[in-house]
Amino acid sequence: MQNNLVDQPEVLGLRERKKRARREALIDATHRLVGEHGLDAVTVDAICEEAGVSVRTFFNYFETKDDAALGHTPWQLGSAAAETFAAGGPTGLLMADLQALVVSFLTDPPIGRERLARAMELAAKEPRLVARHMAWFEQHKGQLSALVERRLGQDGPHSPEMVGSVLLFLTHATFLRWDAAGGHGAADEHLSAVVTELRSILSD
Amino acid sequence: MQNNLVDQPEVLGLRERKKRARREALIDATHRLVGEHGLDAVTVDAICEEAGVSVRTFFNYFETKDDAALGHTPWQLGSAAAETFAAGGPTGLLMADLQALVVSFLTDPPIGRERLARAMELAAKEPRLVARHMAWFEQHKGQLSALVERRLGQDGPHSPEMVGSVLLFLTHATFLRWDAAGGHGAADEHLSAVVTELRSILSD
DNA sequence: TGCAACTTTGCAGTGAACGCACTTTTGTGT
DNA sequence: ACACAAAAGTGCGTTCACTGCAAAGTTGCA
Repeated sequence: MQNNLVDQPEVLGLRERKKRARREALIDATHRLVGEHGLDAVTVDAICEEAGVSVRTFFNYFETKDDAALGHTPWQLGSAAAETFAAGGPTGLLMADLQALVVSFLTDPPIGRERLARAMELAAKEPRLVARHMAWFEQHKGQLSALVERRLGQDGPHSPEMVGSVLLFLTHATFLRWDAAGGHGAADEHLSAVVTELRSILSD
Repeated sequence: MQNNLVDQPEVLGLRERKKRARREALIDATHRLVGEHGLDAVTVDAICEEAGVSVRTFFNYFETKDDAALGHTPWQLGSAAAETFAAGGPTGLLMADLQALVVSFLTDPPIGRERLARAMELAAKEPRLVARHMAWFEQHKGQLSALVERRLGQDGPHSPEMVGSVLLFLTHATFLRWDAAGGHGAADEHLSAVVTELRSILSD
């Protein structure tokens, strides 16, 4: 149940390895400096100096400074879990399968748990980052809707956009709950709690 | 059921009227130019020239250029509907009262329906605006959580953050549905449809 | 080894956004 | 009608995020 891109070779070429190393170096440099001085007091120049890279290169990797702090990586929906979902699995029940998908997102994030945790730590202190993160979510809603549409068809009982939004909502809410618990506990337990509470609110 | 600030006098002073006129002039100028040339091709300078105002003044009104396009206005939760909600009304049933609150938000938006519609029209073509709009929502989640907490207390069965998130979700989803329908139909009907579909998805 | 594809980098430029000090406008009390 | 305080508008200078372009360096492959 891994969340990687499709067709990923077992061993990466030098080029690809260097790219990843640089991206991580930039993220780590950003985390170090921002953690110490705050987001606004750190310039892109400073980050690049810390990471030993030119400014121009920085912007080859990240669209914005904030993206580096969040570790936002160009993302394509393409995990095995997504394919399973589109094909109608794993259980065949929509809600259960949505939950499986959410768990797969959270269990295997694109930048690793530690970096993710550090990014969220910063985001808690820098509201702008939360906003940017929501924006990033929003940009990928189209992909989620498309995925849902592959599963349900256009003639399904639910609108793909709505289901996509729910998917996003559950992911975000679960993540917040997990983070509020200090990063402890399994993703699927937090998700279950979220779903239960959501149902309860809606039926009050 | 109006969505105004508390303590708003019946007749506004010259100062306040001018301020509103300027803000609206800036929004309208932004809409005109952006509608014609696109968001990135329009500079703040150009907007200010169109509106007959200095650039520095522009930034006294809006934090960013994008905010002007969206008509984002400094916002304080303070409508009569919000007070009613906090006090446990109007029906006493949580979900019904949440819906009443959403309807009050959508029925009486801070910048008027036409401008709101134009802003959304632009946002449909400029993804960045959608992102910024989400960010704006996010910034006000704290206020919503606080409102919910006033109603439920900390010892209630639901976490205020969760209920606040639901409130936001419903508002946003209803708005999208309303917009997709070309701005036709009553807010509460769209909201009901959204709630119904949400319940249906969750119980699948 | 050499060529093609990809990456990095420097440079110069654009334009958003802010701090500050100064002028103009508005509200108010006399 | 006038003066004075508070608020709003404005010009200037600065910082810095971000971009396009073309040159130089790296890597993959035959």
